[in-house]
Amino acid sequence: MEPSPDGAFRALADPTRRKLFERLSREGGLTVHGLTNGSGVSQPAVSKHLAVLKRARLVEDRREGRETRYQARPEGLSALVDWLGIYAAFWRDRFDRLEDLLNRMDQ
Amino acid sequence: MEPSPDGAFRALADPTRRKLFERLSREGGLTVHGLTNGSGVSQPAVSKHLAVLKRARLVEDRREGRETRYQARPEGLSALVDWLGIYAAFWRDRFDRLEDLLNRMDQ
DNA sequence: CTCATTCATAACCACCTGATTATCAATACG
DNA sequence: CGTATTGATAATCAGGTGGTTATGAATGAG
Repeated sequence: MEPSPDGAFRALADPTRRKLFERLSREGGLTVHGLTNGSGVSQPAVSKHLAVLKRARLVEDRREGRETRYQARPEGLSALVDWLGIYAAFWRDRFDRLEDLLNRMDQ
Repeated sequence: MEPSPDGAFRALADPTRRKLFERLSREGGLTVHGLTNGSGVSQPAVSKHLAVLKRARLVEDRREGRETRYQARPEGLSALVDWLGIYAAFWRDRFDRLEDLLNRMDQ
């Protein structure tokens, strides 16, 4: 039984939240303080966004002393991927082109 | 220049809206009246949701006499697909499994 | 012509959301 | 110890969002 994509859609609908997730995906584990820098919003706002992402299982956190380090959980996107798979069979071509690109980047 | 996935994410974050898009994807062109039946909300609500989906270029409409027929534009999902492609390289496996499934269904 | 149907829009409203500042517990540091 | 840093939470607020009913224009049917 696949989970509904609702949580992921909702969590990623907000641009600030999407940016946080993108940063965590690109830069790996970051603290709340680190994420706040350059986020354009206050630290409490970042904490709340992270809580939403965590509920949607798109990030996970672990305490390190007085810091909390967050990292992306790309598996959290799976409900989205499944949903898109059903409603966007057309994107096979697009995926193939991306696959090519990634392969070329690997070299 | 890839368009931002923002419009699509926002449009699809609402479950009623997502349901409308799903019905249009599965059942093809439907009128507002037809979509209202079984939607659980009033006709004006449906009209407004359709306007949002239209702005996000996820559906298109054409007048037919006094009716307006809507149909899904799966290409409107491309920004979403691109975004997922960047942040979910992991889902290659999942995609392959889906691909298999679709192939089997074709037969 | 008259009446019914379709659908978009306006006006309104309750609730949600994203932001802020203030605060506090926990931890690190001197 | 005392002080600074980190991050979650509470309180608050403005604005957005999703719903409703009322309405009217356009079209179709008799």
